[in-house]
Amino acid sequence: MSKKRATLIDVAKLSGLSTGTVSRVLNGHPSVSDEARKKVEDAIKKLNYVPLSTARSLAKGVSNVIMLSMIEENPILPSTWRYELPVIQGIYDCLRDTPYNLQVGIGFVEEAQKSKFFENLLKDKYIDGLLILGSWPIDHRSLIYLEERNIPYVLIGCRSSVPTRAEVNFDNHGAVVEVIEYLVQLGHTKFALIGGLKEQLHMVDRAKGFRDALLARDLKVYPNLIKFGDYQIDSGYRLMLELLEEDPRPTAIICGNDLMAAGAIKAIHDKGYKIPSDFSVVGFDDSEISKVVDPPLTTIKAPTFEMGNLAVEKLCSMIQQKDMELEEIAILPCELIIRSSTGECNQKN
Amino acid sequence: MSKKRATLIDVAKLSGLSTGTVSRVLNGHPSVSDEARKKVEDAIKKLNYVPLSTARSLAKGVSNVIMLSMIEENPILPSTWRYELPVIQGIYDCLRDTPYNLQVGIGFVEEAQKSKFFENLLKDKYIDGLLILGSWPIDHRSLIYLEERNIPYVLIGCRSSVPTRAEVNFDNHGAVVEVIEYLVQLGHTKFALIGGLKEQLHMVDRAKGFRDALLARDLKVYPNLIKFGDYQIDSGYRLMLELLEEDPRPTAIICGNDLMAAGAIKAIHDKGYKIPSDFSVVGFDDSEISKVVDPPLTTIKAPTFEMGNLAVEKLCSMIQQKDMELEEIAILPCELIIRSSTGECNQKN
DNA sequence: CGATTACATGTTATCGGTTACACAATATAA
DNA sequence: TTATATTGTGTAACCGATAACATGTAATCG
Repeated sequence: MSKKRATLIDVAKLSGLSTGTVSRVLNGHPSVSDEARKKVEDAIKKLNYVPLSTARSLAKGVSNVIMLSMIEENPILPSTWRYELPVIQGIYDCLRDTPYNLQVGIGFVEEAQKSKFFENLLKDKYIDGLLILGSWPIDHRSLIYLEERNIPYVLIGCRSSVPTRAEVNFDNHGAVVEVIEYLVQLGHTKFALIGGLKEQLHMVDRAKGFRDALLARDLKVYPNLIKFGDYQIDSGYRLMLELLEEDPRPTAIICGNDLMAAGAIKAIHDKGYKIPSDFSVVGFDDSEISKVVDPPLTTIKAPTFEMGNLAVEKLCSMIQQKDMELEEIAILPCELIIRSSTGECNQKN
Repeated sequence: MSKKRATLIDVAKLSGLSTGTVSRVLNGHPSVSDEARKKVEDAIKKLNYVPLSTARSLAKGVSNVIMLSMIEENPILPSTWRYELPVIQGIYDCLRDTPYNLQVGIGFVEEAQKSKFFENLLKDKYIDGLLILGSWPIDHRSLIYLEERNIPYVLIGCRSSVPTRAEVNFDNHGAVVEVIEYLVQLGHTKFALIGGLKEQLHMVDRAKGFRDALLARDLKVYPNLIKFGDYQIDSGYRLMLELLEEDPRPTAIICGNDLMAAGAIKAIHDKGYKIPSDFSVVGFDDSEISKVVDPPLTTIKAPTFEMGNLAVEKLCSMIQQKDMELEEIAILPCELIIRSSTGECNQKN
């Protein structure tokens, strides 16, 4: 029943021209007469002809496919992929202007930390380049596989134990430094960190930024005020309760994401304190949550869309000039969004 | 510099066998001696050989690609793609067990409502099947293009003006009926709807469910208590303020998503009322927001992951048996998640 | 033991395009 | 005018696999 699809040969026959000419029309080659072009286009329309991309790929020696590999946490947490989505939109936004198709592969964190990750992921796939989107360390032996096969790739939001060709990330470290700077201006001196998953790369960098910023200001880093949870609201709540019992008691709390900040705020309110008069709280992500909590959350917004854009740009130029040597690492700045959960420090020293 | 990739012929030469035998090994054909198989496998390993999928596709006459086309709202709202993400996870979860690769294409709502949508989206693409994920009507002329080309497709969360081959959706209508049932048990009789975008399909169905449920209970439908916004917190806030001025004043408010519910709650609190003693509020999505607001939100959870799974299953069976006639529409039930934003109606009639 | 089968393997046409090359017709230069 | 580019088109080799078919060898049978 399903009538066979028309081939280029059918078009050639119907138009009375050769396959070469038809192909030239298809590829916008200049040396084709208007007359011939017209005939071919008519035949194409008449036959409903669409070129077969696999045949074209084979002949041209390119796949025109870029693969996006996403690293998923397992079990899936509600917070999974909050930050990844706008990155994808940025990727596709940039890809629209290229001949590349986007193929998606999803792997789990545990796999990504083993050596055969990309070998397995790319089985039976023919791609021109690879975007690697995740928040966890990538096994460098997996990357060797890509190097051997000369597959250009760009890491987004993650890195490996060894330096890689190209990375795009947002500035976790700088973002925390900036927010502490801001809070110091408001008179705060005792800072706490309610982190997310401790090993996750973004968190590692932010914890480092936290320490560095305090040290740079000659402020004390209290180890008992640095705690890690799991990005869920409950752990934010629980850790904040713990912090309220610590000595010294912090006046400014920086959280791993908006959800944990929401938990922290809840804990503070439950204990009868006020925000921001008693405590300043900062989130991360600028998610919708930041507008929902009371008071609205001061938070940090990562340039996710731009990251996606930039990653594609880089990858495309790597594909073009295969022998690109330079290791380029782009770290995009975040934006501090000030709302009402932060304010002057009212606690006298 | 980039050493050429090995081909099947290289493998054949190195192993001292013919291309036919190598191909048989690659495809797990039974009639290959263990000895030959071993030789081939060694050669493959030695050469780092990976078959070229485009060549394979061409020879086999299949693409092994399934395309997921997502419909994006423009301009991009913060709420865009909240519901789509777990669907994708469900899709991929199912796709892991198949030979299909997932390719993604993103279009905008306005495009999807024009006739050449899929023609443009599929330009230069060779796919075995198509998943269409969106919340807006699809132009049926676009679908004709798919029928003509005999491309199996499944609609997820959307539909066209004419019936289609296969659809997967969640039960918007039933979910609202269920929640009204529940609220009626609690003594409520005056219901309001704070809807999202009025033309969006999910919203259309829920608005219908709202009316149907009330009529079925012989309750009055007050047109002035049915309002539509844009899924953002501000519109939830504003519409709730309006509702507080209406006559009659509702006691139970059903919102288009959790974010609008959060806005509504804010408005209620700002006017000095209490939840759930004065008003019951229901959200939709079971997003993280529902746990963040105070009080925690009673809300409706759609079976998104399952939808993705089911859609792939359907599509695969359509691809297998090309001539599948049946128009199957699967409507999966939602789950009512009761938290503290709903309670007994305290207003005497 | 010769005939029949079953199995392992080699050979080659084929999938649907692209493109280097050849060649003719026309345009430009000398 | 003849020589030289320029332009448009056809021909066929080629991209890297698959699979139908042919062939040769060993196992099974009456």
